[in-house]
Amino acid sequence: MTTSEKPATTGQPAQTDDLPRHVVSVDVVLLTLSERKLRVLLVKRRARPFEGMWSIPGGFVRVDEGLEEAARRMLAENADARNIYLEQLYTFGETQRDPRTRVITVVYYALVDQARIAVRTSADAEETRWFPLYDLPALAFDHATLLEYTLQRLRGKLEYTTIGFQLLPPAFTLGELQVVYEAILDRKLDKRNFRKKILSTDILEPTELTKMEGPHRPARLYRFHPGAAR
Amino acid sequence: MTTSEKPATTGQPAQTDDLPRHVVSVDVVLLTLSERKLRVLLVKRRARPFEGMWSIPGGFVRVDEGLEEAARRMLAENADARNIYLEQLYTFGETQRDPRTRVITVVYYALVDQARIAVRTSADAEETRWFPLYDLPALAFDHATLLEYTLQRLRGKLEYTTIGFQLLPPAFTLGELQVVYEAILDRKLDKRNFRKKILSTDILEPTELTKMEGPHRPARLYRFHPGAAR
DNA sequence: ACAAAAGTGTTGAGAGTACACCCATGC
DNA sequence: GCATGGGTGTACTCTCAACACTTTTGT
Repeated sequence: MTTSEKPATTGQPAQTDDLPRHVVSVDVVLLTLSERKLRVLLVKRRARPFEGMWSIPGGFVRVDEGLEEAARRMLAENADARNIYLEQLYTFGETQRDPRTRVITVVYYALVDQARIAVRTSADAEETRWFPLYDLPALAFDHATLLEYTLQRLRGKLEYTTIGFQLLPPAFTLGELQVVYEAILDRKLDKRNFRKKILSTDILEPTELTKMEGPHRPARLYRFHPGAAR
Repeated sequence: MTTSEKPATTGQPAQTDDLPRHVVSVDVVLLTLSERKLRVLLVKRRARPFEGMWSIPGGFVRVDEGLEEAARRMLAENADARNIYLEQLYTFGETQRDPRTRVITVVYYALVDQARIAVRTSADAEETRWFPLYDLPALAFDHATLLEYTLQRLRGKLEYTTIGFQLLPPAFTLGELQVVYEAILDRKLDKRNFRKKILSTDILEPTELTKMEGPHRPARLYRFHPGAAR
């Protein structure tokens, strides 16, 4: 349930132009995997507050724009890629978070195969770069907390969903999948146990292909099983 | 991380009065347990849209009010109770959800011991009542979906947190705790296995007291262990 | 005495963990 | 031929599920 239509509110009908109104922003934690490390996309702020500091990309939600739609716009402003996995994380709405004015921020996180994405530096950033998630610069606002929370969610979902696959291309080797799990959990896993567990779930099916790269035995490529629960 | 200060947004500084602004509401799913059943507090709408239908209590967030603060205000408007467990669930922000105007709704859920709460019918409700979660009337907006999602979250957290304790008084019997788990999971549990599992976690400590009610052996009262992880 | 919930152990199955060697390839 | 990741099985431990009878009380 990453997305939904849905409710609204009770309360007196009230003329809609009497209602209190808020500035709403969306931030997107974009994660990928390269060189065996989880990495997050950060932008160097050109504007105040926190000018010159690294932060998670985000922006204001437009009047006629859904939240997920806004999140995808943020993604598009900072990178080129289609059909990125995107999930809402949490909404921060304390009154004093932003020195300029009261802002409510809805945070999303996104996962993408590094081969499918090219970053771009948007107009309001001085620079845009991938940083290893376990080796970050100082971050604006409390974006560090936010990344911790993202990681927590990701680790939780890794166990009972197929979310980890979002960091890989459609066909991949079991070794590559293991690297994904190890990067997210930040610990080594036993190769035999990992394979046994993954294969026992029947969510993968072997292809006829193998991947040959480097001086070693070619690895079988697997793909996500077309009819898999979870 | 139910609460937090936190971030805001990137993007050009922009004059803050140029920024797009949104109506934001907060809905609160309030759950309790009585007569061995999970129950949710619903209000019969006096106003349009969905006039006369049952819905989850909610209201508009004020300009200088935090989101959790707003959620507690909604609680206070419909019931009397202090220190209720409250957690953010999800934010719905599609553009066409409310026929009146575009509304972004942040949904919270809350758990309370039935003995600690008295409901009240607020000014904009025709009636306010507890309904068994597994036996609901037709609901306004897509509040039915929302309750399903709440239940999903609750079931998930039940396994690895002590969230279930929020539905009980400070001291309770193992039988009462088992009723909580059975109500949330909607299935019978084995008494011996349940006790073994709960006691093996060391999150409970026995008190010197017992609870005597009804024609049967008195049950020992337990309380939440002062120094417990999770 | 009887009705009602409290309280208490053992067994079997399945899941998770630890652990070491041969295979196929590129250079 | 050697360096590199691919690929495979077994034994032990621990957790989870199934299952029935005695105890203490109120009426």
